Amino acid sequence: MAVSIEDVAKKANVSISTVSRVLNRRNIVNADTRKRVETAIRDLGYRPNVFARGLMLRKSNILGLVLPDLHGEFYSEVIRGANFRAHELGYQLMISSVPTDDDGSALLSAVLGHGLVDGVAVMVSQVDARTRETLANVKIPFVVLDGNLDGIKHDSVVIDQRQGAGAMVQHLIDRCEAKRVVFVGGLATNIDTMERLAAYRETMHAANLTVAAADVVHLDYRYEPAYQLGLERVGEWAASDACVFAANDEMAAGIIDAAIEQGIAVPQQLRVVGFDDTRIAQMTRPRLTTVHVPMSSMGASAVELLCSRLDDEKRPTTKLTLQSELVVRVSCGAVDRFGT
Amino acid sequence: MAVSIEDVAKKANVSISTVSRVLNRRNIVNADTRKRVETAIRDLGYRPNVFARGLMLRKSNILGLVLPDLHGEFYSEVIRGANFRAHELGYQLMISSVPTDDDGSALLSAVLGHGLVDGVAVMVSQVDARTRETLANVKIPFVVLDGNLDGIKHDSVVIDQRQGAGAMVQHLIDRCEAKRVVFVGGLATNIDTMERLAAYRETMHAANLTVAAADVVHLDYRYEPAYQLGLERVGEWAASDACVFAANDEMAAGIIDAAIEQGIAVPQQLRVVGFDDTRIAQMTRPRLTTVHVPMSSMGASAVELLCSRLDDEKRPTTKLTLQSELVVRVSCGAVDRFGT
DNA sequence: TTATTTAATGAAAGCGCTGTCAAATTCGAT
DNA sequence: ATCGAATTTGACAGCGCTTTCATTAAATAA
Repeated sequence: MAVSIEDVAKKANVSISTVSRVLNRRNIVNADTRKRVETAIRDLGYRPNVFARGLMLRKSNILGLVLPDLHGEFYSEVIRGANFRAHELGYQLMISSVPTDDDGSALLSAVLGHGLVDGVAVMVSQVDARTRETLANVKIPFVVLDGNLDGIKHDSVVIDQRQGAGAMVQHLIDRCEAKRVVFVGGLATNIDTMERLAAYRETMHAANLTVAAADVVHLDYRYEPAYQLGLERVGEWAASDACVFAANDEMAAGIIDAAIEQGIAVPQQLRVVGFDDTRIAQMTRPRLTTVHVPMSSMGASAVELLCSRLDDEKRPTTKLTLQSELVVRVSCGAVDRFGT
Repeated sequence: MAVSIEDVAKKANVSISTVSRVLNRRNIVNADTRKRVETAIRDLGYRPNVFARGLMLRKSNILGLVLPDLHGEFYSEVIRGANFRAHELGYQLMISSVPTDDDGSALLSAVLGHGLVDGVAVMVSQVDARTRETLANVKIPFVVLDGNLDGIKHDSVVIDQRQGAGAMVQHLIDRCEAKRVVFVGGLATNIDTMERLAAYRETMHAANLTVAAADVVHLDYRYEPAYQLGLERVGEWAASDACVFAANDEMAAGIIDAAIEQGIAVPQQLRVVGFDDTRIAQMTRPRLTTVHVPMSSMGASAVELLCSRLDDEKRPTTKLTLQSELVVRVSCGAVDRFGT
């Protein structure tokens, strides 16, 4: 059996109350006694039992992080950021993923984490009625990553993708002299894709450029389908001197590879850009012009928001917007005055 | 305040003992009463308090997973496998990473998870004395991923990398008619690199091929350094008709890109192969010949071992070996009778 | 000196649950 | 009817901790 507070008390010749006090609010106990207790704690290698403590305090110091998936560079980076900040703030992180075809029950049990998390950060790839309903009944503090649930009290951290996507399209138009931009998105129902597509349309429209129906295509964010699409369309795109704006780096990489496969030079004959700025973006040749999404900051900010909410339940809900940022590398073929 | 077992008892007109019984061993209570209790539970939306429960049962149903890093495709996949299986088995997963320069304290606190995990799976990239010592004092069940601590009681799951690496080199020699194979590894202290290097040397030796000192180089598993190395050496390698055996896919990708950059065709003029079979391997052109490491199985098996240990503390320790497997794709330029 | 604060400590009441033990009830079998 | 054995239930003692309240000792004021 592990050593308990009673053992410490006995060894230090004090009552358990005193031990508890040095554990929690050390200042209210006499310096000598405190020292004695601390020595006993160290000698015995005592660690308070989390359960007993949680039972009294109603607090576990555990935060939940629920993601649509645990796959790939993007989520991996979000986890990293969240985990790091959580530890800094004295919390542990519990991670779950919910299948996209979830009926809400998986989400619920993930969010509740068997009722032991103090709060939870949730990222949902598409907000449907069921998700809303499920989340509406969650009683612990939660923050929504990259999304918003009107009418439900929660903090959120979102990425300003429109601005980043807009900047990208503008860049393509201004610096790359694009007349035609092809948009390759993820699923049409995906929030991120919707945002990026909207910004794309707006910016094109503002520049008096038309968007042909065939110039918007929806895939699923994966490399292979993008590569296949590229094999079919890359010739035509290059012929019309189009730019390709892929909604993530992985698809951009697929398209670049398809182009190279067909003997089309990137960026000389075809300009391709991505989104997210995952490590993939540095693993393409030419290196990818993309929009940097602060993934690990997202995770970290979510944790921070959660913690500050735990400190002050009453604080007004905040919506933290993180900027995305255009990263110009080589694949867009931008005219560069400094000649990189 | 949340609804407690007492509320349920009151509502169902029974004692809390009875409620507890239907919660735990439902069969020993009368069918009618049970139904009444179950209804009350549902109506009240009752969820047992984990802390109170944990306090009695000394069990949290939480497993720890400690990794050297949370970055990239590899770990991401391990986490995925572990998480999935954990949920299947009714456990939650708590993930931590420990910095490589850790003095042991981070490892310890990660492993202990504030004393609330029932068991923990630990992956350490290099086993030094401090790590050993730290782990030796861990009293909860733990399984070591991809490593072994002699003299300390623990289960482990390891990848048979030697076999995979050996098969790869053999393949290079037999099917690709390699006379010279260059090995590009991670840090020399890294266990995986050491294993793979050893297998490489052995196989080369067995085939009466010499390994020049310059033909073993240590990088750090990252793309960019491999790309830089490639830029310098690729010409020479191609000239001597060498094969490049990179210790992970990412470095292989870097070398391939460097080769292409220099106008050297892969695999026609230079053969390059990788290791791990992460998604990166499918994102190179030509697609990467590599050794498949069952990353998610690793995570899943670790969780399984842990759970079975929790069920039976006395069971003899087991060492589970997972096979790695040669995956022949295009980048090795193997003669393929079926002409893919 | 005596009355009154103040500081430091201990005793004990739970927190919500499980599990032991005894009491109450039912059921056959005498 | 009568008794022993199941069967079903409730009372209650903890699990290890925090916290309230009371107690004691020391310090200050009168």
